Amino acid sequence: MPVAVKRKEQILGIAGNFFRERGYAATSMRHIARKVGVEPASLYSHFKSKDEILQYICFRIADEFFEMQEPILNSMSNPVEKLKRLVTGHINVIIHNLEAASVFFNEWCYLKKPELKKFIAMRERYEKGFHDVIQQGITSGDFRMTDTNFTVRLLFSVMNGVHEWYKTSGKVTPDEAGEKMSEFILEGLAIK
Amino acid sequence: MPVAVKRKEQILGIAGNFFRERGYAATSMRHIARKVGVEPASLYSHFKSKDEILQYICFRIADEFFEMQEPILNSMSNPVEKLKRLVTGHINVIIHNLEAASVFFNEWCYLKKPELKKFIAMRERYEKGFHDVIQQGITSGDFRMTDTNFTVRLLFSVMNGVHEWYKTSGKVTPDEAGEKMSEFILEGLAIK
DNA sequence: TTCAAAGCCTAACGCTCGTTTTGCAAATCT
DNA sequence: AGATTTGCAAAACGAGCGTTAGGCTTTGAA
Repeated sequence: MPVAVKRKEQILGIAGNFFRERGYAATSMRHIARKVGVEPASLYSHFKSKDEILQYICFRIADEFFEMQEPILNSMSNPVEKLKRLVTGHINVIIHNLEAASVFFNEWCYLKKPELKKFIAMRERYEKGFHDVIQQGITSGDFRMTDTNFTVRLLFSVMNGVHEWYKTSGKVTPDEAGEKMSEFILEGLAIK
Repeated sequence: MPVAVKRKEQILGIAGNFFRERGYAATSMRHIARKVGVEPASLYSHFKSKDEILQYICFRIADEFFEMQEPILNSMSNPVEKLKRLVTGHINVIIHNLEAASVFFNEWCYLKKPELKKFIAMRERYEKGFHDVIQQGITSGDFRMTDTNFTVRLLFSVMNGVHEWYKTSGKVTPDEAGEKMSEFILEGLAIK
């Protein structure tokens, strides 16, 4: 049993790598198998299909996002503080799962029917958490901007972009990146 | 001749659509041909390969980005004004070529060796334009932030995200979007 | 020690892929 | 009007795809 778990993790790791680098559609089971050091058919001892591998990667990191978000939403912080913590938390999840995050953001669309619907619903629920905080901040007069949806879009664009350019080898730690990103989002670029 | 040009454009349009919706790797020449209303082999009267279709889409919109950027960089505006115009210009190009932009941002990596290198070099040159303006703004004391590279990354994340959520059916015009995005980038979210 | 399960392999299935060859008909040019 | 290029189709190529069936070997529990 522990052997199987290890192998399963190994497959997920290698598949995630490929999915990020070449994309889901351009990655074949034979590619994955060769890198794992196993025959293609053997992968089916661990996963029912190529699609199931994608499911594991996508939904596992989704769980991490929710586990990070929940306590913050339920806390008593003000909108500014909440947003700061959400931003830092969000990009921390991304940075600590760079490959899975890339797959989560770019390859989710290859999920098949039932799981695809589930995925989209989940993502909307997660985004609603941010939406509500932004809304609170606007209502309370802490935040500029009037169009909440527009603002949420911008917010996610800034945050989610991180998986494309963050290098683990770089000198910016995840928390520093979160700090600076929060500053950018809240204070902007210009000095008044 | 004019017949061929029309067909060529039609193919580019349909291919762009597919590449955006399903991705380059998951789109086959047969898919494209069927939608065009032609046999797969006939596509090769207009393009040497599937890869060449991708090249057309990617490099054509690249030209638009440069044509927009050049006069702004050569102008005598201050950094703040330059950045505003660059942001508005950039997202205008995206919004007016939503499909091509999606391919440009997400499918460029499927370009093959010589064009891939050319593409990357081009993109770096384009990004350097933004980099220089940010640098000027920091030097002149107009901009906050100390890490120019980091700032450029955030900037592009905000701007490039637009192709994923902008709906042409929406009520926000391209120029309004540019305006509001510039405000977000420069002033941030929080009211001091 | 027995025995079922887990993990893997060989072989193959039906299918789709990008692309080429060849030829024909219509449009274009001289 | 004749010559030539253009646009398209029919047919096929070799290759790679996801996946399955069946059997062998090792492993871990009783």
